[in-house]
Amino acid sequence: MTTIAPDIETLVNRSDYLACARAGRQGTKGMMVQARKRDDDGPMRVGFTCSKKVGNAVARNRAKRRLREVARLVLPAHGRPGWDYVLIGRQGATAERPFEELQGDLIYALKKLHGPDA
RNA sequence: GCGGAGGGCCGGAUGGCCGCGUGGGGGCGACCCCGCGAGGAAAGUCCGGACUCCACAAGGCAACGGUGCCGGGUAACGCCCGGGCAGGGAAACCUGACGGAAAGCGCCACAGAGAAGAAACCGCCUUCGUUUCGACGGGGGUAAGGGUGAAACGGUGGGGUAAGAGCCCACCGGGGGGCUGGCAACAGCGCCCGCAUGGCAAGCCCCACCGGGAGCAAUGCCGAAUAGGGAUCGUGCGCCGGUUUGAUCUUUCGGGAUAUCACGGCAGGGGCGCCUUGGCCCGAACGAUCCGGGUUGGCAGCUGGAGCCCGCGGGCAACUGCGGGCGCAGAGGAAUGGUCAUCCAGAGGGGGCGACCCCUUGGACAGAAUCCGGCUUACAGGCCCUCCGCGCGU
RNA sequence: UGGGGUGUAGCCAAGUGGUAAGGCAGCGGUUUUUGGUACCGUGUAUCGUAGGUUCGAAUCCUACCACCCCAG
Repeated sequence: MTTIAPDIETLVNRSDYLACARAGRQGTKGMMVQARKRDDDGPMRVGFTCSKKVGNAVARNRAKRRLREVARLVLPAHGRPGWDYVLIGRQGATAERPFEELQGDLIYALKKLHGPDA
């Protein structure tokens, strides 16, 4: 699997994705973010996904690559260990939105998901 | 120059910074350095193979599926090349499931008289009878005309006839057989036959040829855990030899025995529809059905292949022989991304007589998943070659 | 990645060469004070798309499109 950054693992199992979907989500213009706080002291984990609605294989892979790049730049500073994050691509926007705004989207979503105690 | 036809190719480029996958090297290590890193369709999964498993091979029969003018190319093909025939186009050229309908069966709705060894509805001709002299009815002849239909049993013209008819003649069409050319499909040229014998085979079918099934999520190895499975049914535990230094038993030591084992042979059982032959497995097992438990790891398969490029030779060509050179993605929920700059095409706007300059915008279809050969489908824009027609100039 | 299947009216669907059944839903009536029920009538189909075979195609053939299912 592709390495995002040191100390960040990638989600592989379907069950982990489903658990995140149940826990909490925050939508933005560029992406949908789901996050879950696990009850252990493991590392930060992150996963990427796109539905077929996004487009053909080229469009889906492109969306996932941009999300991966955003995660690489943002998560080490704004993410927290012991949490799982799932970034979901959106039709059109994930591929077309200016990159800096995409980063802003993720920072905003993380702030919302971590809660007011942060 | 304009319009058209065919074929081939490209499919943004370069560099910086931050990242990703992989191979190699260095370092105790954090890490560092170097190399490589999507396509012409990687796509659809429509054909053909390689490879692996079902243990396998050969032949025949049957079934099922596919292909379908001829010849060649190829590992193979439903692909490609060349040729023939038919259709289209003024031409270059394009298109074609293009074997068989007197082997057989089936179907041809509606309309129509009649739809496949024909058929008199209206007509036409002739004859008999009746007659109100308009015609009506019966018998016979007739497929030229009308009408129906997608299709009506050769066509046109002339002769002929009571009216007609290949009844006769000319031309066209058709069938049969011959000669010549060609490997062949087929073509050309005489001869004979007046010639009833539709259409559909992408209906069944016949003929020729080809084909066993499943698929890299195939398959093999290592490791962990658990189970070291259970139930029911079916078949079946057979025969002969077993040499006497194979084993065992027995003995009067000459030998004897086969209940038993090894071994050998024959039967039996097992697998793909069947059969034959070879061959394999089983023999306390095999097969079938059902129930239950487990599977998230690692490695191999995994990229060097019917490979690509160049030269010479053979061939009209597809393609191929020889020689030389190259090393060209290998992930495993899946690597090629982000950003900036300059240039290259494209679009829009402004300035200038113009070459050109400035600003903005913006990059087709699409992402390897075991690997090859094809087909099909998608594709912004651009480049090159050959050919046809028209126009102009010389 | 590989294998298999299905597309007919708004929905469920029958139809295997000759002008596409049926039911639900809809619409308009009758009955009812009204609604429901019941009864009568009625509309709606590029048969997934494009070619081809045939006189004629939902049906036969070819290519394409969409959707669904199964394999570790």
